[in-house]
Amino acid sequence: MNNREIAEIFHSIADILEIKSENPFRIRAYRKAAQTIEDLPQSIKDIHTNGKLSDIPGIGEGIAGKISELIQTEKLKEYEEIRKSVPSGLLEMLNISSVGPKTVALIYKELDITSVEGLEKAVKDHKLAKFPGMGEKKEENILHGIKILRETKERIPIYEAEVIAENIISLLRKVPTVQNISIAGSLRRRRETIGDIDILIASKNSEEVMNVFTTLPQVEEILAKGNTRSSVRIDGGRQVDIRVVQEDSFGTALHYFTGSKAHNIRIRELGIKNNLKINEYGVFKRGKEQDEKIGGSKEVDVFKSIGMPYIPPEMREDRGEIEAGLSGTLPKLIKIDNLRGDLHVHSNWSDGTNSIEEMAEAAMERGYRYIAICDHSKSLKIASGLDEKQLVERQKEINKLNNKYRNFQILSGVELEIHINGELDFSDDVLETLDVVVGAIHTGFSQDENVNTSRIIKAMENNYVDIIAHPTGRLLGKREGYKIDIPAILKTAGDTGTALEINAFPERLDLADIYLQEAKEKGAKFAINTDAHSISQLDFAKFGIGVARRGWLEKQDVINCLDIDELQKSLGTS
DNA sequence: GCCGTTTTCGGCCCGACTGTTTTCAGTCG
Repeated sequence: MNNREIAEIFHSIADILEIKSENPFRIRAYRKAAQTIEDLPQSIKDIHTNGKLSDIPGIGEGIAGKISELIQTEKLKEYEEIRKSVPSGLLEMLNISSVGPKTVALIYKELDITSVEGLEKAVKDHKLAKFPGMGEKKEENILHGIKILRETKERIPIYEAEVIAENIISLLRKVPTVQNISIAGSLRRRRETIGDIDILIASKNSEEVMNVFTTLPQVEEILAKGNTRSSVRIDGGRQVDIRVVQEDSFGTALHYFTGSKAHNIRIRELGIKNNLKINEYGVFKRGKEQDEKIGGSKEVDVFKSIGMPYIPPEMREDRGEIEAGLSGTLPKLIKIDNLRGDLHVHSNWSDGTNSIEEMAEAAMERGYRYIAICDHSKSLKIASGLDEKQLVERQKEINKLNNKYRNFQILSGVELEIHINGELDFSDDVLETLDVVVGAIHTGFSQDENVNTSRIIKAMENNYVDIIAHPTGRLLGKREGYKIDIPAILKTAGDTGTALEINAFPERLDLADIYLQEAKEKGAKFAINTDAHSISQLDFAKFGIGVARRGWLEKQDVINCLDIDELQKSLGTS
């Protein structure tokens, strides 16, 4: 049983307990544990083997025991039992907007309904309205919620969300009373996929902002409209929430609206311990008569009030950032401006759409000092991989261009196929002629874990392989990564000095944020590469930076923050 | 169910919007 499966069971337990109206804090404990397990870089099995389960924050004696039982018996007796009392269809109903645990409990108890389909039928037959708290409108909302549930894709890639958000922001910015506006929520935290899009606005006239927002051309439906908060569904089905506050609350509201929920709870708890109340309107010193506002316009007010420095949004997941803040050990996160070049792009020599010259000039426009052209190697025929002869020809073109440029260098590279047996597509003699070698797997995904792990490790042990591209091979929302022993790969990266790529292509974002700290501890270095197949895709670098920041990386962890001389020294090609 | 620089027991973030009510419960973020 792997991390995700165990996390899912705890999520289900939380859902069941909610329907049963159990202690909300007990429910919160299960959800927290589930989330923590989901985010763990190590296999929970290994942690269990080492007897360290209770060392994980949020996992105490009780849940640790349940994890042990799950690992040892693949089952959890307690779960099997409460599951019987609550049919699984009820859990699915919780996903219907406007249907929560109370409603589910009511329709199960009173109408013996156990599925979304059953609920739909009952609502259509108006069997619900007779119960207290229910009515015509509620029935309508449930039917609508069921329709939306069936239509909506779960989460969207970050770049899609960003386009939507920027578009809406540009329209809202035109409202004269808007003084400040910012993306918030998981998009601001740069999570790899986004559910709802959150936008915060400072304005003296919230009514005007709400009216403009709810009548934007892309709005399909108004879900809620109030003085400070409104929600809409836009075409494509996505939900967008905005909050409007006064400018002197913008900072604390931005902190609140950025989340994560777990981070906010921790921060507010610390506030209580310091005799403060922290909400979206400000930081308040608790007084006998009334509370005194001591901050609110700047986000840093929140952190300062509880004695810590500013924590960047990407770190706010309650994964240790609070402790690091209190102890003064927060990292100085990498920034996009730290990048000096891109070490994995394609040209029209293989499957890219632009010439080497065009890629180089686009890189210069973005302030880079170098770019590595890493066309595919010969066995990847579907992507027009280059053979040895073509490499020599391409080198001539690169030399010619390099003679032309000042303060910029094109590095000659390859995205090199790693065969199933770990052999490489080119011999060492050929690899020696290249500046950058990026090893990659594009075939044989279905091999078992040992095969995939050892093929990658073998490639890393080759002296000429500098970087491992998209190390786990996942495609977000489409394909899980290939089966590999990730801790072993991370360790080999540290041992051999082969950098791990953070592939910034929005569908990949691979290596994922949760592995970066662990890899860093093992001595690994990283390369943030776009894998661009056209000049516009060079802009994907920002998504790679988001991943790196979520993984607490600093600029010295990333080899393409080095100046060209240092980089070449580290690649062994100077 | 978790947790402890006041606690091993008694806390556990805080507020907005909707619908059904006539003061509030449920849902959501």
